[in-house]
Amino acid sequence: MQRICQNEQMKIDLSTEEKIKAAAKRVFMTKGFDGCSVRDIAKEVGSNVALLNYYFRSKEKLFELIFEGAMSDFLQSIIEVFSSDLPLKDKTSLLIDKEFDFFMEHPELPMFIIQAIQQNKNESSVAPTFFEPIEKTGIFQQLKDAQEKGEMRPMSLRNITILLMSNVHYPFMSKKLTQQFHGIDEATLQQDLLAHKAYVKEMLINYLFPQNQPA
Amino acid sequence: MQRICQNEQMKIDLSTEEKIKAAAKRVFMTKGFDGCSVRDIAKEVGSNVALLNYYFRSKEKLFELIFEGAMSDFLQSIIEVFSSDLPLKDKTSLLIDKEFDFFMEHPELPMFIIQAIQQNKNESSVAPTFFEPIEKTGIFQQLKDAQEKGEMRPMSLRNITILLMSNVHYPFMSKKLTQQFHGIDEATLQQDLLAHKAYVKEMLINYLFPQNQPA
DNA sequence: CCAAAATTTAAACAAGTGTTTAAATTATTT
DNA sequence: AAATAATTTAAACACTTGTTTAAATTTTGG
Repeated sequence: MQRICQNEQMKIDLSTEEKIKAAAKRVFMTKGFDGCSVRDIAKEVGSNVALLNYYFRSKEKLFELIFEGAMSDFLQSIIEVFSSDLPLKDKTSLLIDKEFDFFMEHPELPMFIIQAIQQNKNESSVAPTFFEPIEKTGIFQQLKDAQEKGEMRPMSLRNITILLMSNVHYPFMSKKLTQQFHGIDEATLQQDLLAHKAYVKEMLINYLFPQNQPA
Repeated sequence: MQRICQNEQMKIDLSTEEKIKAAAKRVFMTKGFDGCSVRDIAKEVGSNVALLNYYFRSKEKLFELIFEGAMSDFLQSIIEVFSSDLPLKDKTSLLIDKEFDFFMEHPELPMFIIQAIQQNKNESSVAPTFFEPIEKTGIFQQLKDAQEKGEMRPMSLRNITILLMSNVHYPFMSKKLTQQFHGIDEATLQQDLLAHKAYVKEMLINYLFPQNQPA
């Protein structure tokens, strides 16, 4: 009979479980949930299909695990910035920098997240697990204060979020589109992305934190 | 024996073929190529699976047709703006407006296009079919002129494209993410999108066409 | 109206899907 | 070393996949 490993104090070598997770992450990220079979993942591990279900019960459960891990990693990089002791303007600038660097390393992540949510592959709503930790950093209060002091443009949190995510997430989601459209190679695109980061930082900071108000 | 309909002067009722295309478009747009089966589409038509292959030979061929149609529709809305007789600044503003209105009607399109290209479901490169018609509008020359005259910020065409597409395409791709994240309904999101359009227009125009150069 | 063509259908095809079973192998414990 | 538990495997499960076949139906043209 199978027993699901509940990583307690078992002295088992975890490398197999971790190897599957790593392989699944690679395959899910590049091909998507629908675009791959459990046999694709098994082949990537160099092992059997039954082994996947032995450790993770089902393709869906495995996917959820990968998804939550990815979201958690991403959330972590945001929290770090928000928790820092900086004025909002600097935090915004730093956030753009950090998110960009993060996605430079994990360019498939924005697409992966959106696709997963689109297909409701996330069991519960993402709101609580995502919103609360950010709330706790006090960033929302800092934002409200900055807007009341007139330092920041009076936009809704939602519109600020859309604006930021558009400029930081989309360029990585459209990598192949951009390459095909302009007929450029990976290296050239990489340079374009770096240039985009600089442009976006300047543009967004200037727009969100206008220096000279029209009297 | 089957004969593929080559819509010549045949007096056949095209409604069946068109009904399949419409159903396929609906299903492909919402579920993606991998996310649906030919039986899903057949059910949407209210007919048989064999009928799909009778008219379109294969799922892939049908998809390519839908994809090219979607790209063509989208391209058309861009060409219209670029062909108009306006200064670049006004064209840019109009482009944002028109694209936004277009995506308000077809919010699944940006995601559909990116996914299709990501999976290389497009036979040939999109570059020729997409780039050339735009080139012919003279927009690239107009852009070059505006930059040389100092009216427009000296950015590469690629970076301008990324900037525009980020702010116009992404909000529609992330609709469900935004809704889940902020816990809002469709109507509220719709209002946010309209607000976003106004913000983006102001921000991008100000950034791309700076009025007072720093001396 | 009737033969020929075009359209639509049900049924079957082989291959692929996620999952399970039970046996084989390896590791652990006494 | 023997017994027990954990891991890995090959094979099969029932079901879905895209596609094809051949028969049925409808439409068309003489």
